[in-house]
Amino acid sequence: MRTRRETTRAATIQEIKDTALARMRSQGTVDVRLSDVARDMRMSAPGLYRYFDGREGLLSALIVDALTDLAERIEKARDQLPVSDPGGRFLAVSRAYREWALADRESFTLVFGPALAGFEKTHQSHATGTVDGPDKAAALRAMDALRSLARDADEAGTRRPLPLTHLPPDLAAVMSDDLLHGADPATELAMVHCWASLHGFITLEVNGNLNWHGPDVREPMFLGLVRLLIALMGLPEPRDGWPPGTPAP
Amino acid sequence: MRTRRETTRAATIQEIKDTALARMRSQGTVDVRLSDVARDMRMSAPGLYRYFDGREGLLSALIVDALTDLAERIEKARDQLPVSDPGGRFLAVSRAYREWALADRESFTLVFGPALAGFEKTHQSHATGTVDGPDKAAALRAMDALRSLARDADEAGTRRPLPLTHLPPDLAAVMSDDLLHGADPATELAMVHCWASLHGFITLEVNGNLNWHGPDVREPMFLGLVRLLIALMGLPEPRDGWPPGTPAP
DNA sequence: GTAGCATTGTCAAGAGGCTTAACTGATGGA
DNA sequence: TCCATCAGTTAAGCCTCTTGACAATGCTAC
Repeated sequence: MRTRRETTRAATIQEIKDTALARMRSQGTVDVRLSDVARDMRMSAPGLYRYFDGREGLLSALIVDALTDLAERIEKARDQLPVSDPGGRFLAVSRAYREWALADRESFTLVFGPALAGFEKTHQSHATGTVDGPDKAAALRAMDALRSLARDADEAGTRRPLPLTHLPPDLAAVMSDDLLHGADPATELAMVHCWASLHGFITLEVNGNLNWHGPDVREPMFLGLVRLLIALMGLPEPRDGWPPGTPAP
Repeated sequence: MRTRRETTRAATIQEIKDTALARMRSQGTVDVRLSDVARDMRMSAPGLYRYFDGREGLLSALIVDALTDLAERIEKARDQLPVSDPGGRFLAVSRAYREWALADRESFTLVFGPALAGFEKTHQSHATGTVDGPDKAAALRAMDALRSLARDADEAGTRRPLPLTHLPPDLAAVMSDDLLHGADPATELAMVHCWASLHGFITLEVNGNLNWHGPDVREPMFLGLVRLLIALMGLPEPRDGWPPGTPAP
């Protein structure tokens, strides 16, 4: 049971975060001024120090929130389809990632953008024990999600041999085993391709660099990209058919 | 003939830019303080205003420089191979892009990163007449480069039909003709894929998100990605063979 | 050679941001 | 009811960007 004080405190913390995000959204920049957040809340700037360790603390909290939200959405999207439909899962994860990024561009920039002024975007990574940034944590998580999809499909025997004619013959020799997490080099390469393509498309779109095509064009373009990546990974097509929602013939 | 004053002025301007870039490099952030640049040059901060219109003016100049440098490198790399070798040209352009980004990460971030605080990254675009940022100019330029490669190959008849089974059937209807620049929808889609994949890989690499593989692994990975994209575009393989430098069998 | 102008740079100062310290009023548990 | 804790304020220090006034230097034209 939370005391009344804890409740109001949590509410204030949330209000500060929301105000900061709203300000980022309105000014189109992720570099928000603490004093502006305070002003928007009709509060004095030093008051915020009761809740966050200054500007850096606030930004850090926003990044953690964003990362948690992203992970939750992706896992939720994935788990709505059975393990036996890895293609559908891949599609669902890809769309969840894109939709999160487009709906919350500021959070996307916070997590994946370059380091901000006066804010060292590094943390003690729980997983690896090394000093890492949240963007690296997110990248690791994304790769792990892809790896698990491939592994599930392999175990079920639904993954066709990869049509990778472009694998450098000496790649296996140069990749150290402990970084493959059990995947073979060709699969690992394919997964890096997937991650780079998805992330690249979404980054360009979030930054407005694909704006010469309207949203109703970028949507099928993205789906086309995903379909290609599914083929590249050797996953079966989504059960739902293609385009998504249309039952397969 | 430049007067002595013009010469020293140009030298000072260059020194300021170099100092700013060096500071970005050393502090790992693109958000440089004007006063720090001045301090590094043993100069007072207001003195910089004789050369640039404040912080924003300096950053703007750095972005323009970066954009010019990138375009020059890419064109130079492309023109070292004949038009009749579009695959080789694609590879050369891709490598030039990556090498520029890795060698000058700060400039890459300046051009493609999110908008900086207090710096509205928009300009009157010379080409389109609309208000655009330098990142969009760079994106447009990159797409144009890809388009020209495809067109050259088409004219020479060396481009094989695309293996695009993933083209949404209604995509053509939804794409307005004036945005295709003469390309068919399938080709346009393939080019967006290429651009997204290349840019995504390089963005992840520049931001250190692929660091679990060493540089000697990322290099062949990148080449593998390029090779796949060449196939996707339907371009012939580079004349030099594969891996690059190895004569084709 | 020198007078005069343009250029370069410094110092002083204002505005505004982040942050700490000291202080006041309110809350809520004992 | 008492009082420790919390929430929030003002004041102040330090830093930044930026402008304006002023000094020094260099160039140029007579």
